Amino acid sequence: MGNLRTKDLSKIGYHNDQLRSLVIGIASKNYKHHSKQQLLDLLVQIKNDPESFLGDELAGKIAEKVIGKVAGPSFKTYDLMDEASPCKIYGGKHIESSAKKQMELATLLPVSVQGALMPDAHMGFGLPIGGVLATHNAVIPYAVGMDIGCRMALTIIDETDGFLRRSEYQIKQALKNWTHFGMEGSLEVRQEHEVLDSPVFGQIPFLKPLRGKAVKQLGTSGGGNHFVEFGEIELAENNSLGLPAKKYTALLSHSGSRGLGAAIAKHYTQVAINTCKLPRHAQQLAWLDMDSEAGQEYWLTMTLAGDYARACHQRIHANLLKALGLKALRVVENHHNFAWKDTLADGRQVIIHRKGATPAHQGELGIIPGSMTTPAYLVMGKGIEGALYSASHGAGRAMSRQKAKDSMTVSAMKKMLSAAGVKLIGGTVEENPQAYKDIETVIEAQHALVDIQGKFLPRIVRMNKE
DNA sequence: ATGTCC
Repeated sequence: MGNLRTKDLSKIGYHNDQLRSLVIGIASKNYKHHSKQQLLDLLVQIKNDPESFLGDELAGKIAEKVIGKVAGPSFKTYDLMDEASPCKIYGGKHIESSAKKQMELATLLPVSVQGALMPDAHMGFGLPIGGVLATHNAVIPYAVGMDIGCRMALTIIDETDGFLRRSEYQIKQALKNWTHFGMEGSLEVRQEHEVLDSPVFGQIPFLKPLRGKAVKQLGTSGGGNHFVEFGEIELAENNSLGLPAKKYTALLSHSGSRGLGAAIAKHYTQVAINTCKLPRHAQQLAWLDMDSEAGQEYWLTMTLAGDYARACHQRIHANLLKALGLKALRVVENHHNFAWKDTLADGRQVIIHRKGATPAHQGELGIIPGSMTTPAYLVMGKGIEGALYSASHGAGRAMSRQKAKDSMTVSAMKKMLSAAGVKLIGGTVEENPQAYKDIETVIEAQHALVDIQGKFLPRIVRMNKE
């Protein structure tokens, strides 16, 4: 027998994890002399007419499971709508047309209620980065993104900006000792957080083997554009934090749900693509019905990934503050890759997906970072429904990673950092400031969506190396 | 973004 993978089984409509484990178990022990194709043919026959296999010793076991757990058709087929649901675009002048096309396609889904495109938008899988989509009773894994719960956290510290100059060496040491980037490895000190005790790890079978990695990766950061940085923040007059308008030292982090969230995203993206059949060019926008078992499971595990991402930031901030003997005055944090249940002004209940977009309900605080040498903004939402209560999640990439590599040298980047007075630990030319759109332009394009409450300037930045 | 193919 050729090696039978869960992927092969998904293709022929075997989506249930328990069912797939059963099939692989039986196949490896009892169908050794079948070719992979013979076996798949048999499995298709069982799927199509399980009743006729109930008398069979081995196939009967699979047939029973098919009848019990996954009765009915294994997928549904849908067409796009003739007319798109409404979609406002902010800062459209600076958005590539491919991202706009992706957004348009999303608003043609039969489950689509309304869309919005943020000024930092660029092309992604399924929904563009910077895309916001409200749906009716459906959740689209690719409209949340691969890094579920990717988020920002800002701690405003009880120190003036003078602390950054006085304690540069200690801050660098603390960043080296208490942050960890990249796929491999972990912090040296084992981290603890209540999220690791979540019953969801026990409820969803495929999460069980992921918990060990989640324990190891707690309090770490990812790669790419993720960072942990100290800088100064100048708060505006009458800011909603209730703090005096002056400069403070602040800690800002950008990170997500690591391997745990990636595995969850991957799993349910596959389930959605296998069970919700759309015209080919829209297939990546496959959804899970919120009333289905898979939809409920995605919601549960997406929430766990979001909580885990939050826990990572909490550990990062707690570790660094403790190492440096600092006290937090305020914390502002927000997911920017996630889905929420929300209500539109006319009372319609919707699922709002934000894939690289900051929640910006009336009075809601959020953080919009620029790049390693440019400001991040502390913003307060104005609750604009046309934007689905959202704002951008950053400046947005102006260049692909490859283009950024080709157009910038290490020494030119060092000069840029030095001119900006920013110290960088790790990092790559792929994340050089010129690879990003101008944050001031992007902020200006969404002045109708958010008010500026503070301006943060990075000073000592740590990012992933290579 | 990511145990970049269970």
